[in-house]
Amino acid sequence: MKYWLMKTEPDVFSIEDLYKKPRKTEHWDGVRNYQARNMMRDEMKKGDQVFFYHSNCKEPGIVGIAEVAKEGYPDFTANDPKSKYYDPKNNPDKPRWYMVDICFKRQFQRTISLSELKNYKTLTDMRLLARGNRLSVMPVSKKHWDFILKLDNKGE
DNA sequence: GCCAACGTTGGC
DNA sequence: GCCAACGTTGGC
Repeated sequence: MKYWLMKTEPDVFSIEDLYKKPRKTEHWDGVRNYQARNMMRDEMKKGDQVFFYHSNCKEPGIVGIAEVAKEGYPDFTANDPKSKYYDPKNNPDKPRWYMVDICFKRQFQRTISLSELKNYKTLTDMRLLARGNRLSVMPVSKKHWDFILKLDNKGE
């Protein structure tokens, strides 16, 4: 089993929104970056665990855990001219963009903020903290995953 | 709202 | 294939 981190802007789609979905599950549409696409299409497997990260907001940070509920399949919003994720260059017969389904597992007691994460030596090599990082889907090592889980349990 | 960092596009 | 211009991300 692998571990991941997925970013989302809470104004657009928050962890509360995921919780409210039928079966607490939603498809992760709108990723238009090839690196992130490749991970969703090729590497994310059912049952993989996902840190749910809120970005571009008052307190950016990890807010909870979700699970991969469905493995990579074509992102249909790329074919929909009405969607803001519409990609006119996408050929529906040869889909360019992929997504996975994500299922809510739990919300943390608190937001484990980006600024807090930066304080821990264990996490200095975390992808999320790399300079200029802009990937919206990224792998998380087991070491980092376990460390961050303990932060939540401590509830600092 | 600013701006650094980065990805993509397109001319050559 | 290079690289300048442009658009987007995302922290602050």
